[in-house]
Amino acid sequence: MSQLALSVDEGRVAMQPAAMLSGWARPKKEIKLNWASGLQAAGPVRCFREGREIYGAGTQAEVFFQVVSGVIRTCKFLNDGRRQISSFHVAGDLFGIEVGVHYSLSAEAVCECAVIPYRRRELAARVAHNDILSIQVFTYALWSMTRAQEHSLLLGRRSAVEKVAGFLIEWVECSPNSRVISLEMTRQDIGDYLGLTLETVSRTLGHLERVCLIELLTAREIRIKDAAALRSLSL
Amino acid sequence: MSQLALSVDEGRVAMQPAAMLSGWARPKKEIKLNWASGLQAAGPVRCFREGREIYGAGTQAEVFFQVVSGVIRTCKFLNDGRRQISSFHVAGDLFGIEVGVHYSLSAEAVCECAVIPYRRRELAARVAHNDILSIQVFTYALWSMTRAQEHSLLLGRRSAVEKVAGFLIEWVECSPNSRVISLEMTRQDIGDYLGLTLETVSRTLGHLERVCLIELLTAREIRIKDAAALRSLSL
DNA sequence: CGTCTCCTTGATTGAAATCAACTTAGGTGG
DNA sequence: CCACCTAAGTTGATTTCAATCAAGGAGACG
Repeated sequence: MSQLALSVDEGRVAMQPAAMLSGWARPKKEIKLNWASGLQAAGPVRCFREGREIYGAGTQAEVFFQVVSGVIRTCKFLNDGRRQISSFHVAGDLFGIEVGVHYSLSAEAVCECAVIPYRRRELAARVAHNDILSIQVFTYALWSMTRAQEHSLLLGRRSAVEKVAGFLIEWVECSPNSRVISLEMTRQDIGDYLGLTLETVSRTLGHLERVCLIELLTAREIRIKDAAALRSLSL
Repeated sequence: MSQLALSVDEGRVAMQPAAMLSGWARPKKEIKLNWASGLQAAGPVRCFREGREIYGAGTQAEVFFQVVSGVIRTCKFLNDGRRQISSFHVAGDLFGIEVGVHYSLSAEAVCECAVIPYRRRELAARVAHNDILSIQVFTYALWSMTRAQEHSLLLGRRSAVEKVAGFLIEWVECSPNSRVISLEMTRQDIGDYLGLTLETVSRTLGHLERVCLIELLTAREIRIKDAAALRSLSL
């Protein structure tokens, strides 16, 4: 599992700090796995079964994590049970880095997954010591912020079709195969991410299939038939 | 205008970097003004009239800004004119810090306002030099990320009443007077921030007034009559 | 005093939520 | 291996909340 990190191009991490902050190094799939490199893991890789909680919102945020494999969702609940998924995290992503003492979101395993824990205090010390790591994590924080803003645009001003198209495009981009994407999450998860009900997600996927933009191989396997059209829907 | 910064308790900025990252120093109004302290301004304070664009999405992001006075909105447009306001920025807030080469949002003056420009390259250099500044800006980025996530929850899973109540509570918190808040923005702005139409915002405010939670002194001056009830609506 | 922008209010429409079956796919154990 | 069970997904009918369309009203400013 942790060999995964070794397959990544190590060269990339050598880029100049100033260059990264100046924007020449927008985080990409290839460098994601290096974001916590050089940091001492706070323990062995931890594995979680589908549906298990990794941490709960409001608990002490003493460690943060990097995904090795699988998919994690970070989400929040309203007291009547409504849920909003803030983001899905895949191999290489960091999650659980907080500004406050407590986690502001809960994290749960969407499917079988493995994560590496890191101590927040160690990160704090390293950031105070001017090394490449601080730039990487800072870049990551800014990148997450940009993503959160884009997600707001999606949630606030788009129709169901546009939301679902946007979701698919997002997954095409982090999928090894650009023709067929396999979703690890349920319709409910997708709905809670997009601010829709599971029925609407299902209907909308059906609609996109009928107009020949996608093909549902199985419920969780989707073939992208017209990426350009999807992209223009998602704007 | 820039005297504003002097009224802030300078002691706060002396806190230990590690302490901030560990979450004991969640950014508050009182320390906001120090976030860019120690950085050399890239020029004189710039003033903008109501409605003026400070920068446009997609242009080169060579400087970022700190608000001295007034209110700024950062927003994005869809090609059919729909707009999503990502956030409003008030005195002390930083905006325009980007991970990419270009601004991902546009920034516009909601009302007459003054901002200080800073060079992004200087920030990059300073972050690479381990000083207090990097911790402050890093903390700011994480804080913005948390806010963006909370905004997503608002946009995705709440009714019109809950959205408007949440908006009011947000402004009570950054208002000098906790009983009466004065809004600098139009109903359209509020709608674009909450993912509602201006008519719905107006109707919802009318509704909140009818149930005695608020009182509309003028269209832009709102007296909060029952903050607790509003807060419980906004959850 | 007229004009413009912002705000409010009303009537109607429409997209997505809700409620409700029904189907499919996986997993378990007889 | 098949029957059963359950969770996930699809599809249909109906309702609801907010959008849209439309008309007036209030304030600011020359």
